[in-house]
Amino acid sequence: MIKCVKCGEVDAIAKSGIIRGKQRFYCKRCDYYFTQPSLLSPETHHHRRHQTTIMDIASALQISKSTVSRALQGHSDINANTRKAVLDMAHQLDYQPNLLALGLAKSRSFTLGIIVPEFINSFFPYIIIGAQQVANPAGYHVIICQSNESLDTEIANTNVLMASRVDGVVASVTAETKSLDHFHKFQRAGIPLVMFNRICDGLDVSKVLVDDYDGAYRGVEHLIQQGCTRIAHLAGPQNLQVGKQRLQGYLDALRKYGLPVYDELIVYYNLTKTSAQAAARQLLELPTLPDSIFAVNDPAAIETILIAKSKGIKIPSELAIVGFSNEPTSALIEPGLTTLAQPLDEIGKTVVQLLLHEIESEDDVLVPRTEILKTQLIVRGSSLRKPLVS
Amino acid sequence: MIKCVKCGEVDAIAKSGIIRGKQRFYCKRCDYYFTQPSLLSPETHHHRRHQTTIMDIASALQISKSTVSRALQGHSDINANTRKAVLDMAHQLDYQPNLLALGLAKSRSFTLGIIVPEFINSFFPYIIIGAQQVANPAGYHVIICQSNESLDTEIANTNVLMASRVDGVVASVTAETKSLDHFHKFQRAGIPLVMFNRICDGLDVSKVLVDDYDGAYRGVEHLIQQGCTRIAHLAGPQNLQVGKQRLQGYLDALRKYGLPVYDELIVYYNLTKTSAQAAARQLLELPTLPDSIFAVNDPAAIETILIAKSKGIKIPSELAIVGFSNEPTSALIEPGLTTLAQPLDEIGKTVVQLLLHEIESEDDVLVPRTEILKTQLIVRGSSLRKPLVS
DNA sequence: CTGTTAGCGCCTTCAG
DNA sequence: CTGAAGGCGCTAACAG
Repeated sequence: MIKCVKCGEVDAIAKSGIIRGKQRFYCKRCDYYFTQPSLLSPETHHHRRHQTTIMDIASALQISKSTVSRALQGHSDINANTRKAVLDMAHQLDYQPNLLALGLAKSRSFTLGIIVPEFINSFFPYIIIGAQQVANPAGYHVIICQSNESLDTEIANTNVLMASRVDGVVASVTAETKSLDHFHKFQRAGIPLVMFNRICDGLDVSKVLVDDYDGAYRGVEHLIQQGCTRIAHLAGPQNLQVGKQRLQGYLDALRKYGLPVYDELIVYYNLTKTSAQAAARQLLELPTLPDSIFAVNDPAAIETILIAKSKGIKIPSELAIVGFSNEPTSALIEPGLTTLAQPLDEIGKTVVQLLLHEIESEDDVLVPRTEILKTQLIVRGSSLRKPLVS
Repeated sequence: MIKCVKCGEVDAIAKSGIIRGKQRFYCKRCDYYFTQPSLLSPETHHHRRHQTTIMDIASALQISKSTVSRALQGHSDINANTRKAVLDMAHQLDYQPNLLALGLAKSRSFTLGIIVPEFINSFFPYIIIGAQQVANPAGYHVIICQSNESLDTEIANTNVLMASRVDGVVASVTAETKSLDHFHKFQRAGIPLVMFNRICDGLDVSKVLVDDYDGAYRGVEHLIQQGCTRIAHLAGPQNLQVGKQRLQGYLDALRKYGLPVYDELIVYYNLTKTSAQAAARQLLELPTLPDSIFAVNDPAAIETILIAKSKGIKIPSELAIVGFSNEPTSALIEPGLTTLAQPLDEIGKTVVQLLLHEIESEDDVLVPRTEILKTQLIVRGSSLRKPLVS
């Protein structure tokens, strides 16, 4: 017994077609169409939304859904008129393919996952933009996951990407990440993975890096050329390659130029702002101040500048500073921060290119590749004690 | 019968381990390793990956997949032992539910879409973080789409979200966006939509905004209290509510305090950096300079500061400046930028709360709600001509 | 060139 | 408490 949803009428009800596999009714008394509320679980019809499917197009055109499917895919074996009719109808009905169904049927989601540790600084956003510029034209969407510098969130993100059945993943880890167990599952499932920028040891995958060692070396060399001799290093976490490589570049530059290495001039921080401030303070409260600081990245260098200024230390005459990454802020602060620019756009593009290569490769055995990109020294006021030698 | 992929040999084939869940073979004749091409669709074996399914768990345990499904969902009608066995096996096999299949079956993706115009400035990232803090605990994932300030990309993003069958969308539009036709499809499909920050007219949806009018008014009032009388406005696009509201707040503050409104002191920009520079230059090259500028946002204010400094104009004595949004950079630049802070985290949380409310509402007719959050005036050096009255 | 059929992984009835 | 069966929307053989 069907009751009108609106007026409660029972007798004047007529059937009126089927929508989404559900019988539709018409109440003659109050002129109202309705579908029978689900008998099975009346309380779960959250939203009665409907997005058009190939079935809608098919029945509108009185053809089979296979034909619609083929027309939509630009299959060659199809009548030009049929195709046109299908495309027109699709447009008219605002058709958008259901990616969930598509992915399920093809066992490919055409989605890439991007895991970054944070996106408050513009470093990773620029990389993501580059990544999208390669992924989108190739027909892939992108799910962006940011881990908030938390290992737990990073692990959760890997699970989300697994569950979303992404076709590939590019990732840069948090400062906390020491083990890469949670990334192994991509490999076990045969999902290609490319790491970039922040990596740690123990994963045999393709990588896109900048030459951190070389950049650090040149940054420190620049300080030496400016006459600095007591050069400190505000170093990054040593579980990350970046941290290690930049420290090594610093050390080698000192050695190369015959400068002593003082342990108290090397302090570490964990990539958080407060930690940067603590580390900077530690350096600037030494009995004998360094005459310059090479910071592992710009945010740390900027905190150092702020603290130095608050202590009345003159930059660059009393303290020269070099950072790493060329954040937009680094050009704004006074004095401008000398730093090593990274080709962010290119990192993003390269990392997705490598990934797509692996995804679309027919080979069973993929040899991981590593791309190393160059950095560029950008000299600004924070380190400029003498005119630049050109 | 296995045939060598390379030479067609049938007899001299040996098994050689399993790669990615697929048997690998070795042809002794031509010394060639290969995996057996998929029998069903030889040309489509893009990747032979396999992620474990409930079926895998079921057959490992010799039970039906329905039981596995129920156990995994924490259904009550299930034997405690069975459940434990299932959960253990799921863990052991690294099971992750297939979100594509789940979404297809339930007609809900448990995914929210976020559309932002850009994420280079930290404004939107902070909002996104707030949004995730509400979405994730509620069991929703988030797809972040950034439109790169391009209308075309924005339209593409709406299509992606439609195709991904997101359960709801929160969006902030680009500076180019004048019509909201591409957002109507969400409404047609019954997908809840909440707009925030950058909105334009013509869409009857829930909104989360800050009190732009009030903020602008107070910013200008502050300048007046500092003794400024010839106050310029570097205004935003007038297709956006923010642009209009902040302009109105500026105008009303002037009127309230009996100051004249000069047309040449109001210039517009389109939210790009170059446009900000052009607008700032226009103001700073007037025959009679303004004594202060209220900029529609911090990036514009910062460009103005840079150009003023390059022209040798003293800030704040010759030119006082007030921005809007409190970007992190605004605290770093010299002098510090006076600005109106927005509660970014709260915006993000509120916008998702409204959205979830609509998604989970049982009502057919939802009355759009508008939440207006307050801004906070942060006074820094760029506007401080007199000691603050406390 | 087109329709039919089976299946992707999961949930959800309906019967035991 | 558990299994069988059907369907979510789409693709891809397989027949005509």
